[in-house]
Amino acid sequence: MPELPEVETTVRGLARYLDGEVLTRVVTHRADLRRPFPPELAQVLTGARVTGLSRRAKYGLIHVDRGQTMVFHLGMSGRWRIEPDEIGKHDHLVLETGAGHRLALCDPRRFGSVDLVETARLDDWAPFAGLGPEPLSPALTPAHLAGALKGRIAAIKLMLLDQRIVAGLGNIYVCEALYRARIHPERQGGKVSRAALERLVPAIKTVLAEAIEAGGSTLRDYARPDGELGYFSKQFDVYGRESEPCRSCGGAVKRIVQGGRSSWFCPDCQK
DNA sequence: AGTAAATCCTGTTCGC
DNA sequence: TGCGAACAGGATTTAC
Repeated sequence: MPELPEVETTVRGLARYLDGEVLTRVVTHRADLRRPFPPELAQVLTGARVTGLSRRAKYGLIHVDRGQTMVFHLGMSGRWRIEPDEIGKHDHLVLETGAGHRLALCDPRRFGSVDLVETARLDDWAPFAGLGPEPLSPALTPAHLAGALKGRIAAIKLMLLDQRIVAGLGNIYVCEALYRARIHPERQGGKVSRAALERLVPAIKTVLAEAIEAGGSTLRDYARPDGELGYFSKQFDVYGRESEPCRSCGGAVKRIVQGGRSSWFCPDCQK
């Protein structure tokens, strides 16, 4: 499940193969993922030089020297494969570089997306226009969250998944951050105390930073030996640990469903 | 306006 | 052993 740290790790890994390189071949093996591929994708990218890569929320950005940026989203099963031995049925987009590298965007469930956006207008691009602050930037503060949550009755867990409030958090790291901040996932957004928000903001930043660090260290150069980018092992405190002991109090971690997806938390530590 | 639910996908896991 | 149900879940749309 690629969330912000996995996308960041993927982008850093891709940069080693793409930054400064010319794209010599761009091939799509189907017409769409979640959305249609841009019809002009291959034409615009072929022969272009990559001028840099970056990330916004859970989107990866590949900037080229024609004033265009290829924006990809990994959905929930997307990954880039470096030098794949063979192109499989889920390798929907394949890039080749002047240095002779081949990269494949593989996405079995096809929840991902690929778009082409004018670089100068990225901030105005509809999917980006309404995004909240980057969680690792100074713009994410307790005051920002207090303003966004004020008067809201929706559960804090669901509000943190809202990309308009904070951009880039997904189910895993919301569960982990709420655990660290000792906030119950079902607490109404507007009823989270200022003191709790003061714990939550650093909890979000550290849990993400640690995950990025884990990706960089466990993957070594951000790629697994088999060439897959973006997935790494990380020890979680609560995510996926139903009935297992809380690392703080020893009580059983509980799983509930909110908004149709699982939340894990410690009912004793999180209030 | 805010909230909740449905939708899209397929590979994996689980229960009977 | 085999089959179907449940599950994973981000972003978007629809409904209330």
